[in-house]
Amino acid sequence: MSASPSTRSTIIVWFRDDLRLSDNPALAEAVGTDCPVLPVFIQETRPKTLRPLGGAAKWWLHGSLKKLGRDLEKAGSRLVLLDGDPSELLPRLADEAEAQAVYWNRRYHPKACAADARLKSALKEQGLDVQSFNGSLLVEPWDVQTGEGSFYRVYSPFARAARQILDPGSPLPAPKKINAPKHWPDGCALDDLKLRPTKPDWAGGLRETWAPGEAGARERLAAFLDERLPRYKTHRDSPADEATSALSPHLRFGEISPRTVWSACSARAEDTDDSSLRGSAEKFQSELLWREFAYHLLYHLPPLEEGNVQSKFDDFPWAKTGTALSAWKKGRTGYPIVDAGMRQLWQTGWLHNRVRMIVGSFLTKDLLIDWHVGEDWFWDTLVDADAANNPASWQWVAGSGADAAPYFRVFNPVLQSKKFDPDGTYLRTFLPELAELPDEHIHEPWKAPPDILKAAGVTLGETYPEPVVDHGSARKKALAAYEEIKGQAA
DNA sequence: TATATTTTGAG
DNA sequence: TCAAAATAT
Repeated sequence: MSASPSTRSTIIVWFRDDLRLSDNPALAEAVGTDCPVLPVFIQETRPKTLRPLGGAAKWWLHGSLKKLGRDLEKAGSRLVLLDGDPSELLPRLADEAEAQAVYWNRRYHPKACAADARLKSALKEQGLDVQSFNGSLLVEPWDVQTGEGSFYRVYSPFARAARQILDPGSPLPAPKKINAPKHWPDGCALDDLKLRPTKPDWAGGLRETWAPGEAGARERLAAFLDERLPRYKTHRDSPADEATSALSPHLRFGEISPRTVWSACSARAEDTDDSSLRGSAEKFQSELLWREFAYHLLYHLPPLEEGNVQSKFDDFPWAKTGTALSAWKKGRTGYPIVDAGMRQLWQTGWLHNRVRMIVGSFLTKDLLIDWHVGEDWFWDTLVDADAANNPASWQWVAGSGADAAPYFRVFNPVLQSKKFDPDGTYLRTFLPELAELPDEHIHEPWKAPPDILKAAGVTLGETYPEPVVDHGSARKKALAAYEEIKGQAA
């Protein structure tokens, strides 16, 4: 039996981390019924359910919601914005709109899952059809299991299993026309969500670097495939070479689906005889699987987010935070590769993955500061800060994670700098005060002869800091600290 | 996606 | 003598 659209009642599509029209399963399913569709985004003020967004992520969300609203308008629809608790707002909205159904794409944060499950049963009791979809992952956390029927704690076997069952299929097309409800409910204005920073100049570097929204995500993907993917495998670790996709914030907000990225990448690989391009595509896809692995861990291991996966790290003798921490945040540690990274983070809201590892190792091992402190800073400053990837990566660096680098893997910031930025191009981009130093001295200016420093206009302790710690002795202290917890069970 | 130190062995 | 390999953390 089919009724005409006008007699069918509305389906609410609740947008969360899926701010796109293309390949959006909840939206596609709703549009496919020919019913009126009511798209809604709710700024959730439930700190017990969701961690409040950091400053950079809020800036991004503002831009992304603006674009999503416009894209919906082009399809004859709108984005209704609400501010508050979804468990109160959605039942009320469903009543007012005389909706028959609520659809959404799933999320995987344990607290958010629980809240969504409670909301689902409440809405069902209200007589609504509630359906959830997979819009954010290639492999949902329960899709892969070890031979013993549990979840994976180690990346490689997880990735192997994921590749075996992975069948991304074709991305769903964006709906051209979305039926509007008879009446649009009141929502708030985007500016009422107060997502933009109060000091506008704070976001200058973000505006120059990024184009939030689905169109920006697609452009970034196209540019990646054409210009960066061919050299991805060989250049991905070099922060000056810009060979990485920089899709992370777009994936974080769901402006593009991992299925779209994965299948576009596969198409390039299948379309070529160039074995290095195929190798690059495979390597890049394995990085997408790290994202999947982080969500797998987040779902199955609640301590991922706030505790230590290896609980012996609860007793680790972390140092008190103080001036060294603020030097790290400001990019004034005296180690150029660390400082360049921390300034890239502050200026652009993003940091190259190699440099994330270097600054993370420096904070947790050279400064002996608890990884949670670094994770909080990243949460506030990264445009791609993500409930799964951010803590999983910090626990990996700190050595407290499920499949972590062993604690004794201490990065040497000078060796890393020389190896991955040999001619100092990356350093000079973010540390103009060192730009005139010759290549052989820019990685460790404290060792440069006085006349060379003078010629380059560098005065240590004034124009650029002396190192806040000596790496050699800091490394020994870190290994000694680790000895204190080493004997304990994981 | 580690590094420092020690050992080995060719020359 | 020194680079490569092995080893410890």
